[in-house]
Amino acid sequence: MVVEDDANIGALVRTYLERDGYRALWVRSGEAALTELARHPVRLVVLDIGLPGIDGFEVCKRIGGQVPVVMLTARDEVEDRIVGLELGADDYVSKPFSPRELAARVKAVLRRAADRPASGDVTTLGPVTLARAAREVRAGGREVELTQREFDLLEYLLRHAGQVVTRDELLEAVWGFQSPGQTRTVEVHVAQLRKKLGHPNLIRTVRGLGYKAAA
Amino acid sequence: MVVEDDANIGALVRTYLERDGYRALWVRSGEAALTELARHPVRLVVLDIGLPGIDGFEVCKRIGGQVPVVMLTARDEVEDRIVGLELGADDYVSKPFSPRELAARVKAVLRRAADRPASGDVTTLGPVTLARAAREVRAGGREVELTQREFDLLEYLLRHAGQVVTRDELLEAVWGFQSPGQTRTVEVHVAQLRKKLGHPNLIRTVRGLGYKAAA
DNA sequence: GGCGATTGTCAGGGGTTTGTAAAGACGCGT
DNA sequence: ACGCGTCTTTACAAACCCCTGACAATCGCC
Repeated sequence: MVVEDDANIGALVRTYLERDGYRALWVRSGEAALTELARHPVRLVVLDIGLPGIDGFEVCKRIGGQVPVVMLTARDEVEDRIVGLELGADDYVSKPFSPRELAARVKAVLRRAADRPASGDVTTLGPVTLARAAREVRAGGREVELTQREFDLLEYLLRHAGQVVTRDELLEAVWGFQSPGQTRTVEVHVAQLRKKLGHPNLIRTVRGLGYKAAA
Repeated sequence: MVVEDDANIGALVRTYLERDGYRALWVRSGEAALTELARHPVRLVVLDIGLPGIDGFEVCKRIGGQVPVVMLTARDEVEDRIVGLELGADDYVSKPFSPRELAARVKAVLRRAADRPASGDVTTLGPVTLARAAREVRAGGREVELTQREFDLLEYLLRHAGQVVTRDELLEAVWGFQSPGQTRTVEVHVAQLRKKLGHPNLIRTVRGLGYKAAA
């Protein structure tokens, strides 16, 4: 994925990456990057720092090391580089840059990434990342402690991200209930999740139906 | 051990190594490096060349291949690299570098070093090191005496570090039980391990499921 | 704006899960 | 058979989570 607001540079980078046999998805804003990341399996992000709205640093932070990042910046300042690397970037290219150098670095980072232990079954939606095997959840980069019910509930919601999920469906899937008994349990747990994740908008209530997870 | 006079870089490197589960000792001069090497058991040295006083080359020479060395230099000169490798360095990273690349190289060098005759297969997680062949465990530098069950249990947990391991899984893998019988054996042994290792947080309990080893 | 239905919020009791200490069971070598 | 160390069981205490039920807030609709 290439995140770059300048059309010339974006197209150039995409062209060169595709010439090397990669499939490149080009988005023009940080918001779009986060949305598409949740939607598509992305192996690497080429990330411009100077973006309108959510800037590259913020995007990098939200990615939280889940996907390798190659930073791209107009300035050749050490400060930027250090901040970027601290936020989890894997490599760094200063504008003006040679597209071939960029392609080479992308290749190198992907090769290195292949050595890393496979990051098991991980689901990401917006700022939230859920790792099943480790039973860990991070929101906006920081780890969040969830109880069993909370975790199962979040997993179900993320698995059906973008779709409306009814209370009865949740009761059956997460709680194992058969009868759609009258209980406020679901609401209580959803509220708890919203509070712990710190992004209340992530789980939206669809009045009269249930809930929907969306970035 | 990280030998680096620049505070920013030193802290950065240490942070990334610790994130990978290593314990990092950071010293700022060649003299300190040699002193500390004699005092602590060090598995690997990340060594800056440009040091005041005794420089990196000299330190490398004094180490004499006893401990693996990853060189770190501001310059990207072939000359330095050759000299460094001739002096016994195992790998080489040029500044500016990605800390994650450095961490990856450290890991690779340690893996290679593990293949060398002297050391058996060793697993490390945070402050704890487990040597299978020798059946030895050290925590925070000092050796810990474990019984058979305790050792097997710890080995299984470390082998699955970062993942949640259920009680039944442990009963089957470590005890050879088939039936998920009602027994508090696992808890008792986990408690014993926690006490002996002295780092209660290393084995975390995941309520309703089991345990997870994490640094 | 007002009304009814739906959803959010809060705090506490109850029940389950886990920690811990101590005693019993077992195996092993002498 | 005895002593010793290890493993397992038992019993109890502590921690924790989950649900409940009442009440407040909000929404949709008229």
